[in-house]
Formats: sequence, C-alpha cells, structure tokens
Amino acid sequence: MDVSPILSPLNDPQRAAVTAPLGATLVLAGAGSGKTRVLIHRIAWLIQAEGATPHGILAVTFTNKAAAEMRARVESLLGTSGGAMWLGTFHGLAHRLLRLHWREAGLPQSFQILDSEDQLRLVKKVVKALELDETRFVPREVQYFINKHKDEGRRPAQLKDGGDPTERTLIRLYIEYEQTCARMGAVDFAELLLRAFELWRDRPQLLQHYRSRFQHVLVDEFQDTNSIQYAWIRLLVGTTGFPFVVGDDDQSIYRWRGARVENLQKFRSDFPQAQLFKLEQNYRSSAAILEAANALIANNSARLGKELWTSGARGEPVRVYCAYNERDEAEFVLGRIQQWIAGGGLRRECAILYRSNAQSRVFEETLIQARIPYRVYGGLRFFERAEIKDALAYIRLIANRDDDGSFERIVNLPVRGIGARTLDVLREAAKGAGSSLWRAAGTLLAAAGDRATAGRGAAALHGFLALIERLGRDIEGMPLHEQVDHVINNSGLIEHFRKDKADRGEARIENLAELVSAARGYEPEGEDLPPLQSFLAHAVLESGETQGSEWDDCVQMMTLHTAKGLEFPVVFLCGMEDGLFPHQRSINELASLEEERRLCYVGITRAMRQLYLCYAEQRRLHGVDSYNVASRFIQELPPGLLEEVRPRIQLTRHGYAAPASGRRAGVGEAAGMFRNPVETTPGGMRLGTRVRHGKFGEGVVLNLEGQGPHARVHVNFEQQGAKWLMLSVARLEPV
DNA sequence: GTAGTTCGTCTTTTT
DNA sequence: GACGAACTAC
Repeated sequence: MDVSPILSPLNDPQRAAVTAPLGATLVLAGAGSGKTRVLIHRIAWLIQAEGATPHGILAVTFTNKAAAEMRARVESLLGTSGGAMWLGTFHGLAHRLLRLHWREAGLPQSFQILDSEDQLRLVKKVVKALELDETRFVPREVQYFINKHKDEGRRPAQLKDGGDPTERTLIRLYIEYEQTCARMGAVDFAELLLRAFELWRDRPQLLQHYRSRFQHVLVDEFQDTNSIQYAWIRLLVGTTGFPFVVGDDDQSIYRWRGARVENLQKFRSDFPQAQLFKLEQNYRSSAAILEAANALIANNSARLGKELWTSGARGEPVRVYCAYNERDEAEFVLGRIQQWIAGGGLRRECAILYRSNAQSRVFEETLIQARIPYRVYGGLRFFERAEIKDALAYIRLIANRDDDGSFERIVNLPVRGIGARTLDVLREAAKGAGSSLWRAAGTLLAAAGDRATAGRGAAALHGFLALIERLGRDIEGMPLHEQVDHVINNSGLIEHFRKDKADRGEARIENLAELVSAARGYEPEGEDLPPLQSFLAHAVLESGETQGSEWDDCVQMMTLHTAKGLEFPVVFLCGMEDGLFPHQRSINELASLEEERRLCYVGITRAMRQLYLCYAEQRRLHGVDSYNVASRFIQELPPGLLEEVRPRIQLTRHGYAAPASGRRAGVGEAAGMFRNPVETTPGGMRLGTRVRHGKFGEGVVLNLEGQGPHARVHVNFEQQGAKWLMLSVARLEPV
C-alpha cells in the first residue's frame, strides 16, 4: 500500500509521531506546528499501515467544528468513508453511548439534554423549592458547585460537609437537583460525561466490549480535558489500548471551566513507557512574532518546555501603539486595516482580538462609520436564542409531558392568564404528590371540575393543557419539519412575537422560520432514535455555529478565547492594559495570572505576518473612565523586538462620532475600500452600495451572508442603524 | 396579573 | 452603558 500521501507532507518530527509504534503516545505540539495534521495523518497511518479499521478507532475533540473538520480531512486523505469510526466531541460520544445503553445507564429511553441555561433555571427552581435565600445560595454558584463535583467525578454521597452548614446545604441542593433531573428524565452536560464514565466503570462486560473494539484512542487538545474526561479515556484504554494524545500545555486557557493541564503530567506517570514527541517548528508566524511569543511564555513556571522556531524570515517587528483612549485605539486599528486593504489585502485577513466582549462595541462603531464590513464572533448562537428555545419547549413538552422545565417556560407564553399564584399552587401540588407539573395540573383540574368553581387560573390552565394535547394529536405522523412548523404556528408564539417591538419581533419570527428549515434540512445520524428526539438532542449538543461562508470578506472580531486554533495575517491585540488584560480578577493569584499569560501567548501566535499590541491610557468601561498602564505582558517582551508607533498628529476628527453619517465619508475612500473583491449576491447587491428600504429609508450594505433564498444582507440605515434583512423578503432598491 | 421603574452587576465559553 | 432581576404601582 502506498503511504507516501500520508507521510510526504510531514516534517521529521511530525513523521516520527505519525509512524510511532503502537503504544501510548504523547505529542506536545506548539502553536502552528501542525498538531491537527499529525492527528489526522496518524489515523490514516493506523488504517493504511497498521491494519486498523475505522471501526476500531475512537477520536475525540472538544468542538463540533473540530470534529467535522477532522472527519472530512481523514476521509479526503484516505479516499474512503470513515463512517464506522467514532469521531466526535466528548459530549457527543458520551451521548451516543448513553443512547445505546440507556437501560444499563439507568436512564429513560427518551432522556433529554439540558444546556447550561436550562440547568441554571432548574437550579434556581431547586433553590426556591428548598426555600433557601437566593442571595446566600446564588443559583449560578450552586450550578458551579454541582458541575465542579461532576467534572471531578463526585456524586453527593461522596461529599463530606466537614461540619460546615453552607457546605451541607450545597450538598443537599446537589441531591435535590439530581432527583429533579431524574424525575424529568433530564441530563445536563456534565452528567453526560459522568454517566458515560460510570456506565463503563460499573459494567465490566460492557467495558470489555468497547475495549476490544476501540484499540486506538486519539485525543485532540489534551490540555483541555477535565478529570472525568481523562478518567473516561483511561478506563477505555485500560492496559491493552493505544492512546495517542496531542496537546500544548502553553495553550491551556480553560482551567476556569475545569480543564486540567496536569493531565499531561498524569498521562506520563500513568503510561511511563509512553513515547514523547515534541513539535516545535512553526509554519505560521514570522520569526519576530515567534520570538515575542517564546519570550513571553518563558515567564511561566512549571512548563513542559518547548520553544517555537521557524525557518522563515524575521519579518516585520511587533508594533506597539499607545492610544489616548479606546476611541483612538479603534481609529488606529481602522487606519492600519485600511492600509492593508489598500495594499491589496483582504478584510478577512485582519483580526481584532480582545479580552472581553464588551470591547467590541467601539470597534464596531468605528468600522460601521468607515463602511468596512466586519463580523463579530461569539454571542448567542442559533439554538440558544430565546424564541428558538420557546418553540423547542413546546415540542419538548409535547414529546414528554413530565418535562417541568419546558412546562414552566411556556405555560404562560404567550400570556394566557396563568400567573405566579396559579403556578405556586401547581408547584405545591406537584411537590406534595412527587409528580410532574403536568400531572399535578391534571389532578388539580379534575378535582376543581367537580366543584365547578374553577377560577380564572384554572380555566386558563385547562386551556393550556388542552392546547398541548391538541398539538400533540395534530402533529402525530407528520414529518419533522411540518411538526415544528405546525407547533410554531398554532401555539400562539407567532402572534406573541408579532406584538414585540417591530424589528425585534420581526427578527424573532424570521428565526422561527429558520428553525423550520433547520428541521427540514436535518438528517438524523443514528437510525436508533425517533427523528424528533434526535433533532432535539442535536439542538442542544450543537447549538449551531452561524455558518461563516468563505464567501464573506469581513474584518474578524473575537475574544482571545475564541481565536484559539485560528490564524490571521494581521492581528491586533487590543486592550493590552493591566486590569483588563491580565484581567483584574486574575492579577492576584499566580495560577490565574499564568493562565492570562498563556492567553496572551495564544493571541500572539495567531499572527502570521503583522502583529499590533494596542493599549489605551484612558478607557471608558462600564460607563466610567479608568486610567491604566500598559499590560505587564508588553513589558515582558524584549524591547528590541518592538517598534513603538508614534501617535499621529491629530488631523482627523478625533473622537468624532456623529451617528451613522456615512454620507460624507469621501467617495474616493469608499470606492477604494470596496474595489477589491467584487462580491455580488444573486440580487445584484454589493458591499458598500447604497440601498433604499420602504420602512427604514436609505443605508449602506455592510455585509452579505448566505445564498439563494437564505441570503441575508446587513444594512446600516442612516436613521435606524444597522439591521440584518432577508434578501428574499425585504424589498431593497439600489440608490 | 401586568407594566413600569429602579437597582446591581458586568471575564473568558463549549458542550 | 446594557441587561436582568426584583420591586412597586396600577
């Protein structure tokens, strides 16, 4: 068999790792050193040279995006389908396992998954039900407490209060929360992992089955694994499997959500015979950028030790800009982006990175004013939007009447006169009978019916139950998307949102329509689950990345966390001020300060050719001005690498911020800006063109997204501000 | 039962 | 400066 396509694109250390003899293997791979490539080629190698079959391989990642990309690349490398391979996120694979073995795992067959928001609501409910003071037992903190223990594999029974009454109450809450979940047939994210772990731990014959099936276990981003994820992997590997893990301790930035860098060390002590490979050659950044990154990260203690190098040129120096304030910072960034574009560069090659989301606003305003299309990453994803969750709650309640979370969410949405009083009675009854709200409502109404004194609340409640029953009957036998469509249109949701503030409601109704098309386009992965169930799980597990097509050419804006794994020719690291980055809350503890430093390292290593570090002497944050000094991370870089950018003499309107007055931005300037990639929609719409809308007046096209009937356009209207419009719906005329 | 108003909070995020 | 929660007034 010809393995040259697998091996020839690799450098020596990469090839050594890919072809390592079967056994435990640890690959320490620096930023931009081809980490994912090694993992992908290893899989191909196992199949083509080691006689493994896709059936015998389990590969795990952290995000759906990474999993999808990996599958596609493996398949293209092998030229065959890797369908039999288990490749997915930890949560996705755990879910798959639990669906297959729901009985052994002690779950109802139709168990549903709670996302973090659902979980928080439930925790709140439990805190209330136990009549605890919400200021003393803050739901968010209780949620954190529960998840922390689940992430470490601990059930309430294993916890000791140590005589501390607060601890005791927290444990009680954990117990009560678990019972509520069990009653609802609900499983949160951490529970998926913990259950999957316990399933194997407590069923030796089942574990044995999977051990003999999955000899090859590959883990990406190993430094991000938490305790239970590692324990799960170890259980599967046992003494006979071959774990192949890839990670970078210097890029561990998720300690705060349970990730354990120590797992890298643990792996080495658990598998003392493990082979270690280091990938240090970087193919992404210029030598100057790498030198900065190396110098910065050298300030951290307890590293496994790695130094990036490149055979490439030194490149441009790292530039530092000290701005007067955040507005000036944004103007500076804008100017450099315009320079880049004028030099023939693309907008999408520029990334503005920042520590916290709140920083994006000034950049957005500045870019809008300059009529430069941009895209902000992060923010609410599709399936997390309130209206989508409302619609799904109807569907969930129809599928499972005992789903109290969904019941509470929609019982009075749209308002149907079921207020707090009625609900209190209902909750009491449910608690007394140990049943779900739905059942309690049924019993309550039956009892009240006899007395014929059914009050307003009761009548409304009756109406609600009847509605759910009717919808349930209506949609039986319909294809998935028609079910969704029917529920949306007959639940009163549409009318409810129509009453919302004009454009807000319009957007929500559009999203609901989008939900129907998501259902139409949905292809269930496992045949074992009813399509509706499968769709609901999909909605929670893959909250839906807003599909950024290659087609867009926008300046990219995101937090440093989101930027991990990406690369850009031009990177602006903004808000480099002590207190903001490193964040105030991380400054006093060494471990968190080091994590901030790793975050900065991640940011620096995103840059391929140009890197700018910007900070503002004065910054308005949370409505108040603060005065800051440059981030200590800038001080930690060798001065010889840096080039201070002199503040420009203020010729331009400084701090000028007339709202949406794009009109006067020089014509020539705009023409130059949009000359480069000529993108048009099917409707002949073009970035930068002026359009008129019947209701919103005139505006400028900032951005285009999607194709065909789904094409959307982002228009900055002079009066109404920026809005997204469906091209197929909105009537827009070029001016 | 709901609409309007003030108060307090404000890293980072995937599943 | 923006959002949600909790409180108050109708």
